[in-house]
Amino acid sequence: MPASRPGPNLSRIATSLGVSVATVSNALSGKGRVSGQLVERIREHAAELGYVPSQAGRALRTGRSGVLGLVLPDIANPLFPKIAQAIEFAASAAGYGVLIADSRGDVAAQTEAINRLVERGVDGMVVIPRRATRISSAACPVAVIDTPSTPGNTVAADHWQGGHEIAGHLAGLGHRHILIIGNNQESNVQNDRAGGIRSGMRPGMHSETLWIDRLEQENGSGCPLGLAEKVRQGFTAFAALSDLQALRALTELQQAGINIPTDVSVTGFDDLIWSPVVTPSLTTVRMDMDRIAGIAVSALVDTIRTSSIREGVLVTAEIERVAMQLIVRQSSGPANPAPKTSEMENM
Amino acid sequence: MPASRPGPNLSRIATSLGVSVATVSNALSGKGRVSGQLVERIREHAAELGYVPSQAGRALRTGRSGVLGLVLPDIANPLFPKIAQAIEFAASAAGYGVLIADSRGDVAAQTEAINRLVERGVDGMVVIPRRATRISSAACPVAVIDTPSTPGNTVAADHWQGGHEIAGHLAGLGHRHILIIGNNQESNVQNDRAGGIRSGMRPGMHSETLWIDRLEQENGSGCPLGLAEKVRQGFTAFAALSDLQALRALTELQQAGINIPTDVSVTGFDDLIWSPVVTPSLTTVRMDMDRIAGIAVSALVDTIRTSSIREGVLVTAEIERVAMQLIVRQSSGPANPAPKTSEMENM
DNA sequence: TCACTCTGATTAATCGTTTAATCAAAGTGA
DNA sequence: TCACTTTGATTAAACGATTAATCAGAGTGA
Repeated sequence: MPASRPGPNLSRIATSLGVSVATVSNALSGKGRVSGQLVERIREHAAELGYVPSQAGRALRTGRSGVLGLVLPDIANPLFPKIAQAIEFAASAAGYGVLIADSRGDVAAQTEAINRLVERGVDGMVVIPRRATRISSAACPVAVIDTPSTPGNTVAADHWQGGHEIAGHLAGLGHRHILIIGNNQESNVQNDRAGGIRSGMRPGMHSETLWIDRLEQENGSGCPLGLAEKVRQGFTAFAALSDLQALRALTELQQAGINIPTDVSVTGFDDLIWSPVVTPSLTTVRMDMDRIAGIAVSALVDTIRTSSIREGVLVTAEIERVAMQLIVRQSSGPANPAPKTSEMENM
Repeated sequence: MPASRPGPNLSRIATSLGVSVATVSNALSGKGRVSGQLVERIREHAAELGYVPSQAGRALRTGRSGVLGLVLPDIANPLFPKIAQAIEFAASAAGYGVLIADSRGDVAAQTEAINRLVERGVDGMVVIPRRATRISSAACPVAVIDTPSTPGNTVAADHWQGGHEIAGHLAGLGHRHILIIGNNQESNVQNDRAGGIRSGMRPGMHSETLWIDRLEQENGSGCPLGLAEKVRQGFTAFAALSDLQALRALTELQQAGINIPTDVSVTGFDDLIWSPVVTPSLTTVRMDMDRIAGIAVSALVDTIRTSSIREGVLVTAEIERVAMQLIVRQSSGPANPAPKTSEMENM
């Protein structure tokens, strides 16, 4: 006994109006040849009955599920809420649902998550890849959101340019010695951000990069970063490659009695939820996730519509990099003209 | 021209083995009467061909989509990654996919998001309601994760008990004047947490509650909370109702030159991603999201399996509250015996 | 009047799976 | 041997939507 859905279906509407199901289908989809008058009557009656097309029936017939997959291999990423929200919004506007798949960390699990989505019959998927993993083409179109320098990337924030903005901002405030604080050297995103910062530095400026995960491998997770020492060495600006690391730097410096922004400046990336409300509020650079998601989803949907067969394609979009926007808040200020010591003056 | 899926289907397996599709279906599902020998042969051949059942076909026939909806009316919630991860994991283990729906904030959008999910044919859904909204029963079973005191709640962390733990911890450290910092007085969760803290205080202790959104309505979003003044008034412990507010308090106090934990203590709720890495690391209380999600999903799935009709039921679970766990870190310490002033000594 | 096109509808097949109903053959007990 | 159950398989009918193919009738031009 097939469980009958509660709502009306095409044939109920059809018999109720004395026409055939095909006509009803055509009228509602606007595809076949139906007189305007009848279209009107059918539409009205369908609305009256609260007709909702069965996704299952449609999917079975058309081979399209109307669902996109969203793969977030690093779901603990604090950017996740924004990403998921933006993707869901864009997909929903295009008439698609969003099925999520998380692969807790490792790469094998990422592949497995992708397979789960394919088995559920998604028409395409958006993947935010973990670090430098390659997407072995799945059995459906795939849009990748990573960073423009990654091969196969569909669309992403211009992390490099974001770094450039940060560097320009700090240079303009008179900072000469910048400590870049990143988490993971394998990350394409973080590398681009760091590269952008370095490329934006003016002559006479100097930078050094601190990778946290390397430090933690030696000293244990959550270890101090030794930033007070860096201040003594003459660094006046700490440019973190994510707001999470910026926050870590900010609190460590504050705890050491170093005032921000009068003694040193701290900047981040991403404009995460806490950035506006910490004291001092965080100068950072924001990506236009709505725009990125919009581009990714519409490129994906276009590909789905045109590629008649269900094949594994890497989707490309016309715009593949979206500018990041500098948000100046209180954590950055003029470089302190009298650094506590000046070990670097001769560099 | 119906787009034929790439993979093999039941009938391909059937003809290839010279049996009927029904037999193949029975063999794979273990339902009908098929000889053990044939079952073995069919299973082998199916695996060999890489057979993946069509969700669409199955959904159409059974009326079940094998998909659960996840409604997060407040998707910007920093807890979201953990929740989504846990729900997806539990659902996936039970053979279900997870379709997300976000309703950016307002309540009408929440209803709309729920409808979207129903239209997509979800078999049931998990709702983390926004504040005090009631779930007008949808056309499918609904599990609610909020707080045990909310009517209709399926399962949730025992926020009250979590507050109790915090209060006990602070009392043990000798704190007598506690400032509770919450965001929104309408939130059932925050109210329970605050109630738990108050109920856990020992005789002679005193608390006051600061609601941030009320303060921000007057002074603008992101305004200072005036915590230095509170320290002067004699408060030695700041118990935030979420790590986000704890972080806000922590940085504001640090910026004012108040040392944590030697001068005052700060505690939070939720153990969010930054809590272990800020300086000082945050004492907080953690909810067992995996357990909660597991209970919610299995209760939901049970209800789906038993309720033959697609009806709107509020799911109940045997265990409806899951204990929270106190995580003691560096942001809490013994009460400073010599508060800067002592306006409260006569309270 | 005939051949032809155009319009507005219907018929019927199909997507892939599940499952109730049926059936043939074999086994069982009297 | 006959009636009856059990076993192991098949048949066929759904589920709900889409769409190619068909068809009746009206209009049209020669």
